[in-house]
Amino acid sequence: MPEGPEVESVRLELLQLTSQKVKKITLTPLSQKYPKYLGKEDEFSQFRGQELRNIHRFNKFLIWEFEKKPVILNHLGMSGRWTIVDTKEEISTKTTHPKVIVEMSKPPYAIFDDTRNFGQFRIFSSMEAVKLYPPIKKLGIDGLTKVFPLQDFVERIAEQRFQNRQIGDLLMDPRLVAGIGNIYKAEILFEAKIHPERIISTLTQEETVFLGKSISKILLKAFYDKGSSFDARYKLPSGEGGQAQRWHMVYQRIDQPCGECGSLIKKLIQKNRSTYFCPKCQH
DNA sequence: GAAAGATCCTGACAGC
DNA sequence: TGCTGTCAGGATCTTT
Repeated sequence: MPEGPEVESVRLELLQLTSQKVKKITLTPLSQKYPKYLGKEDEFSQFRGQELRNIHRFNKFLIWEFEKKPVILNHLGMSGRWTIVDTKEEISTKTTHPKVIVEMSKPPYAIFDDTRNFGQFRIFSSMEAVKLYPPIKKLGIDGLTKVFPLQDFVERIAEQRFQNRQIGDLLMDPRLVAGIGNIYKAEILFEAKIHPERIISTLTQEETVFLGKSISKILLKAFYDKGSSFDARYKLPSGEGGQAQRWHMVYQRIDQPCGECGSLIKKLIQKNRSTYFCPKCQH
């Protein structure tokens, strides 16, 4: 499942496409019935001949920037995956639900494969327009920043609007910290030794600071391991998988012994999402 | 405006 | 073997 570290790892591999000109961007017939794939053939034709300048990441969104104004917003959803192939023939053998085909002036091709159709691929008039898009405009701190702004985090989490939230729920809210999904939420709370149902207003200053440090530590560690691959669903464009799942302490480890105290890992449902935790280590 | 809950969607897996 | 039900989860929409 692509969270911040996975999306950033994908972005770095896709950067190999930059400095090339676009030959063609095609939304396949498979994408047509899903409203988050917006744009007709003639709209994507405006990118022909344009150089791909950069690919940015805001939270889990990828923004493709070209030499002229329109940009493309892309979200991997829960099963979206970019695959780099050298020949058109490989599209059918290496993908199962291809939604978008990006052809550059020379191979390789980049194919966006989205099994569960939660992904997004649409045109925005400009980078400024993307920054005004509410899910991006309202983003909080980027959790993958190399020097995590701890003081900013402490001030933000103290805002009145967050005080009655449960920490397991709030960590998934990108208005506080962007880039955290369900997997790393559980790992961050284990690292910080905080129970997922703790109410924000009950956190001590010391716990809040340690939580901020834990967010940064877990997200960067996951990024350096290129994310978590539990199965074939998350892979990098090169086909390589991530390695972060090797050090998970609680996620999907229900009824297995805690690596620190030996107690059995428990699961609870919070806002319709599974949360894993150690009942002894986390308070 | 904020919070909570529902919805989208398909593949994997468990249970019968 | 084959069918049915459950689960997974990020963003977004609807309801409260």
